[in-house]
Amino acid sequence: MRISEAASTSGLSIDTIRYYEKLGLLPKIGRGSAGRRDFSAENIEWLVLLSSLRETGMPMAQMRQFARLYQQGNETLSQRRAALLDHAAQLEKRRTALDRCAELLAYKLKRYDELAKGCHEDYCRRR
Amino acid sequence: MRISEAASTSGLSIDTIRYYEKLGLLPKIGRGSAGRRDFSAENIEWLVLLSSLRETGMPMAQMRQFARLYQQGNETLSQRRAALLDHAAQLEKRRTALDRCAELLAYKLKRYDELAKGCHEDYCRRR
DNA sequence: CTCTTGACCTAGAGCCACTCCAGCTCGCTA
DNA sequence: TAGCGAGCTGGAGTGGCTCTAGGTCAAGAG
Repeated sequence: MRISEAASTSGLSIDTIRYYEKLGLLPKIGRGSAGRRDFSAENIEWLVLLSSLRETGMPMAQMRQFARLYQQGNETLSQRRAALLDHAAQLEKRRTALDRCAELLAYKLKRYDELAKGCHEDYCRRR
Repeated sequence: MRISEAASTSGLSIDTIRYYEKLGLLPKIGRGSAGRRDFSAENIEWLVLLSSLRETGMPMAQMRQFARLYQQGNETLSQRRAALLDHAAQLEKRRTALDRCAELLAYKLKRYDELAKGCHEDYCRRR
């Protein structure tokens, strides 16, 4: 798979994929004709995972740690499992923050509506 | 209210509050003895709102726009209302991303467990 | 009444995670 | 065989903080 396909499938940008490769977050990527990257199905799956970890706020340092474990093979399954469980817990926290914000927005919107109504009444009263 | 209290109440760091002030995201903040910032209840409420907008991913440019509207007073209520509604829609998208990631994690965890079990069986079979 | 402590101040440098750019090489098709 | 588009590299630029250096000031301890 070409890098452009890898990007559109994973949701990462082409630049970000190259950046991640430079940082060592990706395993060795094969090269095809003219030195172009050629992503395997496993590569893509890994990009998808990285992408959604990053999108949901996993810090880079943790991603690097996780990538190191991945590159060490099946020995590290239980540690990777633990890392994913840990991140799942973070997701819960983020969801809570989202909910709190949604609540705050709902409150503000209600208040705006009341204010607007108030202004309208003032306006009517003035006439 | 002192800046440290403003920070702990809003969830922003002291540095971030000063940074936001420099950018013009805050209205004029009063100064007390020795030139120290003194935040009013309204200031705090505004910080709390900014904080949760930022925490849930509103980009800086939009925050600046929103702050400008806020500083123009009640004329701009309906525009601010629209901005908040818009952000509420963004929250929904983020929630979806979170959910998809949680799903992916659940799938990966299951697969890890199966792999681990497989290894265990291999191990038993080998003995 | 001086000394120390600690919260706050400003200006500016540093950092992280991208993102963009210049200038290049290929492989294709007209 | 000339032009186009996708990809390559190294390096500069950006957004949003975060940290540091080098100060001021107020209040409590001695």
